[in-house]
Amino acid sequence: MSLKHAILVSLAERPASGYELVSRFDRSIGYFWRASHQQMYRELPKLQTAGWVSAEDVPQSGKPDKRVYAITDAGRDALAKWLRAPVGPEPVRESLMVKVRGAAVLGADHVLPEIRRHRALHADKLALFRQIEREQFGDGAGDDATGRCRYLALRSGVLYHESWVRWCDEALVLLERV
Amino acid sequence: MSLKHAILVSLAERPASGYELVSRFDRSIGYFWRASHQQMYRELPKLQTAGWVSAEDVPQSGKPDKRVYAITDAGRDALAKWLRAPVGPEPVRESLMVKVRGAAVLGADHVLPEIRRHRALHADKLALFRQIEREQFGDGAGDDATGRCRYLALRSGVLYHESWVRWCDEALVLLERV
DNA sequence: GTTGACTATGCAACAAGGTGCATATAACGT
DNA sequence: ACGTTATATGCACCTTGTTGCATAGTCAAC
Repeated sequence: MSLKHAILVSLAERPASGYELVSRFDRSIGYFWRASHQQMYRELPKLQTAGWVSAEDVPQSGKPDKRVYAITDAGRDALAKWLRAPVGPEPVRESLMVKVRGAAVLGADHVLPEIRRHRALHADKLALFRQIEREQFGDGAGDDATGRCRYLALRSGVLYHESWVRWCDEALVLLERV
Repeated sequence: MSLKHAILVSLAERPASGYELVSRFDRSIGYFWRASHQQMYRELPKLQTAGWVSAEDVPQSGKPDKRVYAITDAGRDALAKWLRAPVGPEPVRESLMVKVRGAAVLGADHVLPEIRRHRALHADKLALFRQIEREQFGDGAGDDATGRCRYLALRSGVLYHESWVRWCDEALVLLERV
């Protein structure tokens, strides 16, 4: 599983406490891999036991103390190994498509509202991503590795939501008049 | 969860034994929802307890006997209710993107082979789907609900793999010369 | 001084999914 | 007789993910 590896990637970028990792997973990296704080706090001790991360208690003033984790050399090795390991594409799992198939039996009107809802959700995300693309990458992907990877992440989001919006449009045309 | 509902959809199309359901999940409907035979045989008694399916033992000659499940009226009601229930898009979970982000730290050369591998996999699937599209839907989606839903399923596959192939191409251009 | 928001960390129970193992009937080829 | 393949059904264990609950420090506002 790759929650472990997603955490390693984030810690390789910069050491962090569990709380901070959760907030990162709520934003940037969370677009590709979700994690609740309960999962996070369960996983970090396991990574420490495996020797992939080290932990240090850091007293704070004005806030509760925190435990900061950092990736170890062994962790970096494990991460590099995982990067090269062949992992199949994530198995597709689309409940909306199951619903469409159900609609073939029970009647298309059951799912039309759902398709419209999904179209709206994807269109919103798409607009947001395109705006970020214009604002931050209007003049290209940039030269440094980090910038390019951020750009590619954004592009994957754009392409993903684009194809969903298009599919919803095709589906609505085909199913609205049956 | 929607394994239950995916099974209901399949049984609404036609009654089947666990074994037959597994083979359906290995082909058509399995493109949207995967299920192992262990999952299937665990789930079917639960559906029966819930009153959503009925079971009948059918003796066979030339093969082991089988237990055939059929959807009940209560099951059809539950399915119709689920079709209308708002369900969010599946949360994105892309280990390849996590790898790309890792590559920003550890070096792009670690993931280039992976991206090429994924491109090949998606391109193969895409070619297959496009061929089916030409052969079976060359003259349009058809008039009946079932045909249109099959066409839409196919279209989602085409759009999905198309956008992946495109992303891989963009990624290779950006990452190959760093 | 109490309430709410933010920071910070965790446990327990349960649901879902994956892996490995186990069993049995029956046809077919060799 | 013997192994192979297809049909047919299941258990046990483990990992992963979700949900609900619990605790505690600090600050600002009221």
